[in-house]
Amino acid sequence: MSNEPKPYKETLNLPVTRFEMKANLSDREPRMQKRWHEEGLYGRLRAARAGRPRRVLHDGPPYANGEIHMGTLLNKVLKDMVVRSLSMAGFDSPYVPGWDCHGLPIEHKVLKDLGSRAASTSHAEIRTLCQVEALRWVDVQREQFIRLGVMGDWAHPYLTLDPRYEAGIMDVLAQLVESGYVARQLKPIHWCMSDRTALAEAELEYKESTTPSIYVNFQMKSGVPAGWSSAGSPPFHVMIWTTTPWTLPANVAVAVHPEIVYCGVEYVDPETGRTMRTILAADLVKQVLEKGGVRAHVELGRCAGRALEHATYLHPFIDRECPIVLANYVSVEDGTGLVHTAPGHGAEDFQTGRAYRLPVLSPVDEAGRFTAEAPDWIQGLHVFAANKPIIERLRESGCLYREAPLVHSYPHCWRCKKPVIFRATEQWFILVDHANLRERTLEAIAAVRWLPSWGRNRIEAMVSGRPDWCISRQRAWGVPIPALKCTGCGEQVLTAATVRHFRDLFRREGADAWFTRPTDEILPEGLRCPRCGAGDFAKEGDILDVWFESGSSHRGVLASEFNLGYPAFMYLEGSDQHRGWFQSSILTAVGSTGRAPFETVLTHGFVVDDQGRKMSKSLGNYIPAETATAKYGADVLRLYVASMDYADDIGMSERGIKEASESYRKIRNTFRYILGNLEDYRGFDPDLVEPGSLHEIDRYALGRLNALVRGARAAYEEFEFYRVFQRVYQFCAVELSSFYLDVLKDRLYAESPAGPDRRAAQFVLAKLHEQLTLLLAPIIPHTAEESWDYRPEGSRATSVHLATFPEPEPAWDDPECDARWGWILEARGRILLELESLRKAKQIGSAQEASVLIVAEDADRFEAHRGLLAEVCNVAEVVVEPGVAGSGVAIAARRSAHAKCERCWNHRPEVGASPAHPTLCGRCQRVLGAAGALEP
RNA sequence: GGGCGCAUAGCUCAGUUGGCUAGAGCGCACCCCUGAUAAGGGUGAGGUCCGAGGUUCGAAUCCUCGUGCGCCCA
Repeated sequence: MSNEPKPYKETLNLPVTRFEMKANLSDREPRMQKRWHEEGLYGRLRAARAGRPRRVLHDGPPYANGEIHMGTLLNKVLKDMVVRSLSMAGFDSPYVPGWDCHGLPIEHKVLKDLGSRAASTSHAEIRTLCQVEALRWVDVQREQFIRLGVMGDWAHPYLTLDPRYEAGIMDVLAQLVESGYVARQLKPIHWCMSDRTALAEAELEYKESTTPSIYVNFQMKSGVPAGWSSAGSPPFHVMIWTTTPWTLPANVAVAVHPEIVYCGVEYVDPETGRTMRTILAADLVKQVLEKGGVRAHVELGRCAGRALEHATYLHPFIDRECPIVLANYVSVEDGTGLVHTAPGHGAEDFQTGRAYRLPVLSPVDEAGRFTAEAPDWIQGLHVFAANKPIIERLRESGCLYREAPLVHSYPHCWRCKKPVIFRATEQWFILVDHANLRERTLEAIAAVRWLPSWGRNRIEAMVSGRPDWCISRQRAWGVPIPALKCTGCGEQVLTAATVRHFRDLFRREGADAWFTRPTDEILPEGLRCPRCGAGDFAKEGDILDVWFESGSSHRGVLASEFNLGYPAFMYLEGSDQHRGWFQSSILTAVGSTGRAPFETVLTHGFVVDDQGRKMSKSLGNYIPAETATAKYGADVLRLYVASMDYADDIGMSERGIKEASESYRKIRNTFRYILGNLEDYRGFDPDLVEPGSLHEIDRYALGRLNALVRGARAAYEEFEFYRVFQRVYQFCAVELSSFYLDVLKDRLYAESPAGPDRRAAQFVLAKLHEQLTLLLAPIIPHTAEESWDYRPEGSRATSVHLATFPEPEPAWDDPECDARWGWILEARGRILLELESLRKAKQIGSAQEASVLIVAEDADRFEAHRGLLAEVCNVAEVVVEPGVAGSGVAIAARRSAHAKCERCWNHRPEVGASPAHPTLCGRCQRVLGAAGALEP
């Protein structure tokens, strides 16, 4: 035997694994995704879950326009975590992603690209360009979603431009028509008189423009508040203000605010010299009278606007008695506090008109000229040219109080740059109150589970208050409303039968057929006008509101083509969709099937920055999703998303992502360490580990794992991923890294490689590895799969994503053990404090150099577990002495007097006792002796 | 302006039906280890529970009114 120091390090079982510390996700994840694709993982999961209870999350289609952003990422990742966790809970949970492909933004983009050629391009050509544009973005977004690790049937998504989907829309429309929900009504829309076309809000450009601004007195007919006037006094008026005198022929009401205080005043008109009595908002009396040059006035009374409801006045130049109505949008910002109301020429006016069942007048043709419905003295005049004669007429009749030009923001056509008007046109509506659709929808809402629960209040309020749904749009890029106009009598023909006829046509040829095929080729055979009996028709040009399209997905996707089942288990979108998709879906579903298309609706908040402000490029707090994914990796972003309670808005920032990266590294390192100690456990039969060989701390760890599994599964059931994250992460950091794994080092490194003590530890490590990997698989699927590849048991061919969540092992529950650990951990905490002060005093470095003395009145308890206490504190030894009664527990620590074992670094009394191996402790001599390593 | 929400350490979250000195992890600071090493361990400092009233013996928690932020309307 030589005197050379023994290379004892070589005899330790130090961790070894190829599971790398460096994640390098930007490289590793795409390779993993490629592998999943090649292995057909999604299809294999479908096969594996075939026959299991089905829970379908139905994808709300994102708009196929532009790159995905953090909001899209949040939404898709949450959906993926839901779907994956359902699958791992044993459900058959297919995921068919979809895209919303029609609509104005794409059409707008195409028209802009066409520039001046747009006007000479046919609808059919525009539609082709739109389709190319939409499909291009579908491809881009699909790649980005796949890059995020979202699992689904990416080869067969649903597209709203798919003929089968279009047929589904028509099917829903046919049923709604059949039940009488669909009707034609007048509605004011933005109209360009130069291009003779309807414009959407997005097609307006607001520019400064000069218009007339007039104050007009309408003479009251009835309803002047009691006591304001007496016999023989001049008649009362109501004074309104408008910048569009040309809309006065369509005036049918004056709106006041129910809460605003109004004032009856008498003044002398400086121009006519007449004594006038009129009503104004009290707050505006001074201002308005000053503008008109009135020096003095007398107040005749005051009342709230509410008191004026149902009073009437006479139209200034048409034989018409009109009511005063209430509206909450009336303000005292400007004007008089009384608002001229023409439902045919304004959006708010239209709403008010609906509430009071006022007629919608719009005596203006496509070119902006007054029609025969207008007074004869303005017929044929362009509306703007009619301002002057109207003002003159008012002046002559003494109704005009004041006139002045006004410069203000006014909408103009984005194409021809000319000012636009509101003009009432016939549109298609879903009548929300027909056949109690509103009430039945509210009943259906009550039967749905809304998460969070306030979602129900939100959508209930919206459905309760919503007006009829205008489903027609005067655009090119969408699914046509297959209405036929009788060329004989002008009747619009849209029946369940004709819609179903076109449904079948669209299914065969796509909705393009409506635009490309001559009318007579696609007409239903033998169609006659139900009104005049003629057989000659023209196709109408309106398309459906895209909300109707996406809102019909329950038919085209759930109930038919994709065989997913109706209704869906869950819809999951941002909380803006209470007004959008959730509502359009439930309205069309209740109208056509009588029930909600979803059982549960889960909503998430919006992505904001770390100060709670909305994320926008202009604020400079915008984080591009694609860049972030490339830089940090999908699993890091997914972990980030999972760490936050999505019910509220979620704040994202570069710093936040970095913190998520730290969390990710901790988890990854925990896996790496565990795997490093399992390398030689691979292929070992865990059944060979006798339960009795498990140490006390092993049983404790298994109990903690059980608790984790229960907690995490419960959190998954509630879709509370942040609770999963909190539990799993803190388990890794606290229970494992800083405690169990740290304590285990001595046994793992220094005991015999295949001895029962080390095997017992490895048994626990393997369980920890397996169950942690499973619990994290829905959140960080790439890393979980990578980890799964290294698991000691089983075949590598099986993906973790085909597996199910672990079940708690009842055998691992041990209340007695838990109770014991309560005081052991408490004592450990106190011992660690003592060690820290020793360390501060430069007495020790590592805990292994310390010896602990416990003086306790109930010394037996500590004496019985002093070995365990030494183990969990990683100290040289724990000595227990009985204390006097009432002294409690006193703990002291000092530097151990024992020598350090050169192999395991523990300080033990027997080190040096063996002349043959003076630097080894007894345990290490035993271990090395058994291995034959101590033979000369 | 209206409806629906949210607000607890720097960050992410706990905190039963009101009841110990408001907790955890991360981060941070300091220390230790160098056999998880671009790792690991320990200790510690951080809070006007958004604000102001109110109810109560007692309020992060219940009520009222505000402030800020978000979504949806107007």
